[in-house]
Amino acid sequence: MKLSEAKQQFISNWGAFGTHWGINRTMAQIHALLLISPDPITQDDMMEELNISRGNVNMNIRELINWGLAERIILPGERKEFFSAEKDIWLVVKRIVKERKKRELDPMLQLLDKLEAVEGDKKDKHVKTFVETVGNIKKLGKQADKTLDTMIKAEENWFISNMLKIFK
Amino acid sequence: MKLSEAKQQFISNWGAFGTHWGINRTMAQIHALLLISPDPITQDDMMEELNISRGNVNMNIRELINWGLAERIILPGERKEFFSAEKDIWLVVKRIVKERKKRELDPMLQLLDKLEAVEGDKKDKHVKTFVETVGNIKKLGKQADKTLDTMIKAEENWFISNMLKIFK
DNA sequence: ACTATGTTTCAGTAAATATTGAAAATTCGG
DNA sequence: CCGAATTTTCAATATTTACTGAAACATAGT
Repeated sequence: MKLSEAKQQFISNWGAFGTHWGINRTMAQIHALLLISPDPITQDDMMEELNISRGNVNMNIRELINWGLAERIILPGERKEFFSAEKDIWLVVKRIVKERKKRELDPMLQLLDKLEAVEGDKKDKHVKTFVETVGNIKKLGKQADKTLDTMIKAEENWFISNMLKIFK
Repeated sequence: MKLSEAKQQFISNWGAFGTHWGINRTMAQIHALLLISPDPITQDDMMEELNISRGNVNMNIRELINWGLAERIILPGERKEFFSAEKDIWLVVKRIVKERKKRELDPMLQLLDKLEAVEGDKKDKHVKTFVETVGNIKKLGKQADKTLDTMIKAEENWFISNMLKIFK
């Protein structure tokens, strides 16, 4: 396979992959493009490679920066801005996990805390099932929360060697 | 908080949560409703509780069954079909992980294998960066794959005690 | 402080996704 | 095997989400 074709496939699949993970297609495609670009590139480069508008590039690159997955680079003597992505995949994963935990898991756990305190007769099976369900989800959620927290702080080697230890 | 209000909040938030995870809002809401229902319920119950159409209920309940998260229950002497959800949250998580791994991670790893074999001079920095990036993603992906496989087979107690061991 | 170059914003539009509702299909009891 | 009850399908529609393009804004060089 030629590089140009491989690039196309990588970008397009990374985009589709992203959509399953709450990241929009274009944002994921820009990210893919940055990942495989040896040097920083401009917004115009992205427009051309991905056939998308200037506004679209601009909005999505901003979002990538918010997520900590890309950075703006000013090259001396260059008028245009350049962009590059974090290439260390482990770091990328950690940043995504951190961001999504903050946006999704943490608020959910807060809500569950509130809901568990529902008033009513615990003998009533509707109340009982509700409280049990919420409690069980919370228990697992809390565990996931701790696990992710530690993972976010972890070194890659540390992570892999520990996982191998358990999951032989 | 009253049970009715708590139910509403749980359902609505579980729905919003689902949308971040590639599950559509209604499917997640039906799932939430089933989770907190002590006894199996009918499609009509769902239509009423969630204010959605018969067709919508039907399509989404089918999808839940595909995912292994709900089951159809025939009660003797009842004309209508009833439905209930798996209440063991750990099992629910494992089923979701299994399904998404099959749908997303496995195909991605297959693709990366193909892409890593791109032809071209490895001295060319474009080729070099591409191969390295793909290789790094593959490496982490393979590790995740193994980890998830083991998790899918794991007992909850086994999982939690192991996690606690590592992530004190 | 003017102008050319580059960036950002956002209202309007397009595309993708989810939902409805009614017709068709299926199932069950008699 | 008939008819009522129930479930399923799917074309039409509504809703949500993403994208465009042009105008407004910013910046740097002279």
